[in-house]
Amino acid sequence: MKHWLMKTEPSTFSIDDLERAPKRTTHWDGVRNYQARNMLRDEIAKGDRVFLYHSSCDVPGIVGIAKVTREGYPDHTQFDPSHDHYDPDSRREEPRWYMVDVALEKRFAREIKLETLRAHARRELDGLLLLRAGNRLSVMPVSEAHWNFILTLA
DNA sequence: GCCAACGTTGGC
DNA sequence: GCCAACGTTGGC
Repeated sequence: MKHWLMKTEPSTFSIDDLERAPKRTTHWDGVRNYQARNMLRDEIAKGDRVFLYHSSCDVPGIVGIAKVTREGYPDHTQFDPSHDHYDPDSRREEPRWYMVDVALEKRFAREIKLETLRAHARRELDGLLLLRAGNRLSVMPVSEAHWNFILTLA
C-alpha cells in the first residue's frame, strides 16, 4: 500500500465538505498537471491512504486522512464547457485528465500545520516533497517513514 | 529543440 | 497584494 498527499483549497472544497458528502466520498476532480495526472491514472491504488492538505488559506496544513475507493478514471469535468476545469483540447476517445474517488477516514482533532511540518524539514521529514521550495504538485507520494512520522504529530 | 513570455500556485 | 518557483505555450 502506498501513501499520498493531496492538496485542496478549503474555499473550494474542504474536509468539512467531504465530511458532509454522501458516504463521505468524493471524486477528486480538477487536477490539471501531467505529473499529478500520471499518479492518478497509473499509480494510486484502491485502499491507498491519502493525507488531505488545505492550501491557500489562513493556516495551511494536513487536516485528515482519506482512503482511495476507486482507482483512476477519466475526469468528466474536462468535457463540460460550463465547468471551470473544461479542457477544449481533450477528446473523449483519449481523455487527458483523470481522477480517483476518496472517502474520509479520519479527521484530525487538530490540523498538522505546515509550520509544524517545516520544523522537522531537516530531520525526520527531510525530502518530503511538500516542503520542497516551489513545490506546486497537488498530488504527491509520501514515503512510509514520512507517513508514520507525520502520524505521530497528529 | 531552444528559450522568452506568460500564467498559475501558494506561502507569506 | 507580493513574489518566487516552475509548468506551459509558441515563435523561431
